[in-house]
Amino acid sequence: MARRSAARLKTVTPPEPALARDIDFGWLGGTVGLHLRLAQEAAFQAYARRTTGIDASPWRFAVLYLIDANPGLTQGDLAAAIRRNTSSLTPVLDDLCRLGYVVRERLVSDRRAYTLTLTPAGQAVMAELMASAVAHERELDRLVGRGNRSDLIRTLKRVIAGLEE
Amino acid sequence: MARRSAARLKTVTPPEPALARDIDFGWLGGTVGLHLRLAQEAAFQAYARRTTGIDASPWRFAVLYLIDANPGLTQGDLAAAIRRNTSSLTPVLDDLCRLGYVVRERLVSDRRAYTLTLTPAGQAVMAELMASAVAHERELDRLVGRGNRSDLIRTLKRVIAGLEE
DNA sequence: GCCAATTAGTCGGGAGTCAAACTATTTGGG
DNA sequence: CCCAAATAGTTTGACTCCCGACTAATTGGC
Repeated sequence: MARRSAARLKTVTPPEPALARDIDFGWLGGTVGLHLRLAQEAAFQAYARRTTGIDASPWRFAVLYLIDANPGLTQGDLAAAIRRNTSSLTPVLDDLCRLGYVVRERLVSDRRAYTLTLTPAGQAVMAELMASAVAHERELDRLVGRGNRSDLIRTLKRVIAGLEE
Repeated sequence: MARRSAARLKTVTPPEPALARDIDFGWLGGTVGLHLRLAQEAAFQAYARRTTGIDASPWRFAVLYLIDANPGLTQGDLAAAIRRNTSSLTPVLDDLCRLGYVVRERLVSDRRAYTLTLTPAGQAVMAELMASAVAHERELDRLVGRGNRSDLIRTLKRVIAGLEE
């Protein structure tokens, strides 16, 4: 934008991307479900914006973080922790291994399973992503309001546990 | 599956899915971001469970609901309202039109745009889904706790607005 | 009328998910 | 011991959802 035809200075239709003309959300506008989703998506995108160029996805950060915090855990345990199918994890771990951030090693006591550990390079990347994650979380804190933070998390935990199946 | 070798009757491995051995979530276990995501996914799946056989996705319900509440709105307006690219909306609307729930009609004042309205069949389906959505929301309410509901929504709105970009 | 801007819709690709089938390994009952 | 069942992980295929780039149609200022 900016410029283009010198004669027509303004009237460029200020970016104004849709702006969601005042729409009636009615009942929907008061639901927990809708706002949960919009907030989660907004948080997701804000995190991605913060980590441009590196790794991006919150799940990948979580994978690195959890391996670091629980060295030697197996893929099945990790998948259960992030509530994903083990087959969803395979390509992620393939990638992290290929990049040299994670090593898979057969468990001596059960050679069907792999233990996962971070390499020094993986720890370095994790630390870098951790900084973004902390900053991101600080921004969320600011928006949530310090006083509401623990209430919010407790409430969300109740929802998660209560809908579990 | 089922069957295959008549001799092996039971022993079908009772579902028993992983059970997530106690893992250390550390810092991650106290973040707003993680719990927002887990809660949203849990809510999504709970809604889908409730609407098996009909339509399922919360977004599709939202589309029907918003068209009903704002008859004549355009696809662009609708996409902006649910914060999606118009190209994400096209296949959904194709489907809803094909099913006879929604009609697209050219706007007389601007024949590039379509106005969207529900057919009687669409209103009937919407009403049916509405019942599920209300029940779903009631369950969320119960888990959130009546007293926390409006606080929670206000908090989520702050997050959504604050991360907007 | 003409043409630049706007809009709807298509196409292609990517990311992410799961279920089912498959391989390799371990376990436990006979 | 042996072999059938269970388990960890991988592969494959289908599906969903998203976006950016593109095409086609239309409008409105000049």
